[in-house]
Amino acid sequence: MPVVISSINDGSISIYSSDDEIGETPLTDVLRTYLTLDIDNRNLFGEGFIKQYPEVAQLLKEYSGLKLLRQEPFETTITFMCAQGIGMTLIRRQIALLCEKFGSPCTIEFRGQKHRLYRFPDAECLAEAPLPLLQACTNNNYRRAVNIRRVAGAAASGLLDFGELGSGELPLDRLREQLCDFDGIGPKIADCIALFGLGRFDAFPIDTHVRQYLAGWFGIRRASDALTEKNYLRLQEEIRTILKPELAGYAGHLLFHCWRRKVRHLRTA
DNA sequence: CCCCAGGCTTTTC
DNA sequence: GAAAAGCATGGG
Repeated sequence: MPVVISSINDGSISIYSSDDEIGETPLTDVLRTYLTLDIDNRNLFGEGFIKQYPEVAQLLKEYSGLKLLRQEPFETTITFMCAQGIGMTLIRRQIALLCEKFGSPCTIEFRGQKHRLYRFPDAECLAEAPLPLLQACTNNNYRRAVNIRRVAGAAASGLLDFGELGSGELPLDRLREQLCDFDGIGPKIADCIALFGLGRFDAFPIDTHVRQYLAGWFGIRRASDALTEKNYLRLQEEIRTILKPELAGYAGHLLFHCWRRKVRHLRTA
């Protein structure tokens, strides 16, 4: 999949075309893929869902245009490795620092003003990153820096092959197993990589917010229990009886944002 | 000083 | 095997 885009900040997205990267693929096709325009948002929730949870469906109307992106797998992997037991503000700070310290710079002009931006670093660069500098980008978390460097090395050497993982031929559980082989990647982050980076819209990551709406909206009792591996899998089973299994993760993304903003009143999207 | 944040790893049963 | 405890770091 050709990826020529990026730079997502606070809900806005900047798009740059680069002919040598696009090749013969028309830009419209690239955007269609990246923005998942092939997914019809009107088809995410079935009639049964709307009938059974009318109040949730009402809240969701505001989010009917929210798209989940097919993001670049390596970038997705590293960014979600930065997102464990930590708030959104700090997650964004880490990503910004990683880009500034290790990404290649580029300057764009927008409405007469020049902006200095940094691309997300490639695997080779992060694999060779000096540990103290990398740690400074990962919220001073030494372990996270080590884990990220190791994953970057695997991606650079081909030991971790996103082309293979993203081919769509691996069953979801096998895919998760391979990702979880790396320190710093557990079930939740593996599901996030599958969902956001590998286009596996059936993957349904369960984090603290998802647990809250599983309990609050759908009355799932087990969502309040400890999130052991068994319970995690059981909750995934359960949500697949409520959401369309093949689109559970995509639909969950809308539920996630809707819960955070409409119920929790959190400012950060 | 408490609890929380888009969990994971190690220890213990 | 699976559940409980430990872990790391900054913000509110």
